[in-house]
Amino acid sequence: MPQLNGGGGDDLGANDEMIAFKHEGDHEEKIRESAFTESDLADLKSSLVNESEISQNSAVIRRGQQEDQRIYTDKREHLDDVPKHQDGGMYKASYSGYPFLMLPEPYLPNGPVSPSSNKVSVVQQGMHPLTPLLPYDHFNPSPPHIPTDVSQKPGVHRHQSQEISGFYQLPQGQITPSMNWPNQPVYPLPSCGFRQSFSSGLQSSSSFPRFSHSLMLQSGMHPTGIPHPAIVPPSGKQEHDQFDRNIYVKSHPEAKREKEPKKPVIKKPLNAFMLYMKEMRAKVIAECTLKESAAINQILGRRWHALTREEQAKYYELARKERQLHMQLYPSWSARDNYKKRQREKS
DNA sequence: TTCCCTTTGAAGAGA
DNA sequence: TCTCTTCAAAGGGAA
Repeated sequence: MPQLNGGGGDDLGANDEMIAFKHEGDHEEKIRESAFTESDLADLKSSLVNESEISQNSAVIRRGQQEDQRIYTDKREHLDDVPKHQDGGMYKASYSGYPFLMLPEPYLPNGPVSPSSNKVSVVQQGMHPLTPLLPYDHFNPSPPHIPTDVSQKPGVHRHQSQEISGFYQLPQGQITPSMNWPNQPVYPLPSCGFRQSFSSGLQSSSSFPRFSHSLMLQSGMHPTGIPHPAIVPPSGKQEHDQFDRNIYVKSHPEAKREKEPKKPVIKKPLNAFMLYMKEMRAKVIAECTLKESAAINQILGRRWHALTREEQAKYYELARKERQLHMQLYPSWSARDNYKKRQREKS
């Protein structure tokens, strides 16, 4: 697995991920070989159902669990039939739905997309997973093919980081051969399954209201003026919409004065599972008609463990690159910063 | 309005 | 070094 070979001079968490990934893989193997027998799975489902019944709408959960169980069987059969190298089929579908790919209309190089149009389709054409962070450079007025160092931090030359530049400076529809974006068809599985086509869930943008451009814009602006998903207003997501409006609607000085006192918070880069959740959440919602995040996350957690090593490795690699870019953009940032903020807010 | 729930993983704090 | 805690996303639900 190339991204986990520890080579290439990339020492940003690669070892840890390797360990973690092996652990996940071992866990998965255990799941596959013993723990995930149908009876155990049924127990798991049952326990989850019970838990769900205690705390939330049980009817919906049960339906999801039953669906999951049914589809788990389908998936196992499917995995037996499909060669490993075709796992990318899922990936193609998965990342096409990555929320950060929903570029706001004014910033779409291919022209505006009407609200009723499928914004996902704009990025489904050979888009690489890490283009979620495309907005970093997408707001750069320079033509995409001209490397421009948008980072104002001394010593940080993002376009010189081959990996990063390859991912974050790609214009839409452009992909390097090294990325080897899989192009296999997605697996057709029924709803609430472990894997299935994204198309059904993402064809209607109205199904994902929070994935509209406001979601991408919630990230705020990097000090360089580059929007970044990790930057949010200090008061949290409750103000995201207002924050967006301040940036993109209010252009008069009064609006500027309103937001000036608010210092954006640089949030933690997403880990592999968070990236997976962010991508798959909408699909689970669409399939299972679930709305409660706690229940959705339970399903996603189980699906995460049901992923193959290769599938998980892609998310680990994405997360690693997220951290890498985050570190380059905010070299002085530490997760501790947000700890302190919370503590100060509480005190 | 704010916090909780629920998941996994990364990172920091403390023993 | 190990264990524990916090925070990332998400949005319904409870207080």
